[in-house]
Amino acid sequence: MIRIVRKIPRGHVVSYGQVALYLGLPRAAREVGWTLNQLGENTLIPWWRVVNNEGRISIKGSRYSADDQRKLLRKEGVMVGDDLTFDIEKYRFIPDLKFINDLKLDPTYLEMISQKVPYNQLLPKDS
DNA sequence: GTGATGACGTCTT
DNA sequence: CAAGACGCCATCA
Repeated sequence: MIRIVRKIPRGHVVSYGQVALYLGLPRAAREVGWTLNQLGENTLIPWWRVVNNEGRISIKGSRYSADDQRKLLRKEGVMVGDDLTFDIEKYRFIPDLKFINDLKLDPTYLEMISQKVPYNQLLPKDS
């Protein structure tokens, strides 16, 4: 789980559900959030690049505020509006083949989730 | 062991 | 389109 979040390139975001998908647990979005909450001050993990699936910053009960997260995202070029929302499809991290292969997931499952979140053969744009 | 809770998502009204 | 139900799974009381 941590492994996945750490691979999100600068300037890109993923949804909680998306991370859950890559974990092989399609509906375990809550678990992702819970785990991130336990990270605490471990800044090695780019937790701020994880948002909900509607392009809205959703952060409750954490030591960090939604404002902190917005600040971090903006610093990376993600234009988050005052209402804490933004166009997630514009910034969504689309994994490459290597990323997908490293997940070692069942091919049938991959087929299934690729319809939801496609993956590129090219490396994701990392600026 | 049982029930409640949470940085969520999806499907159904 | 909005609101609610249900699913998820790791903790915790």
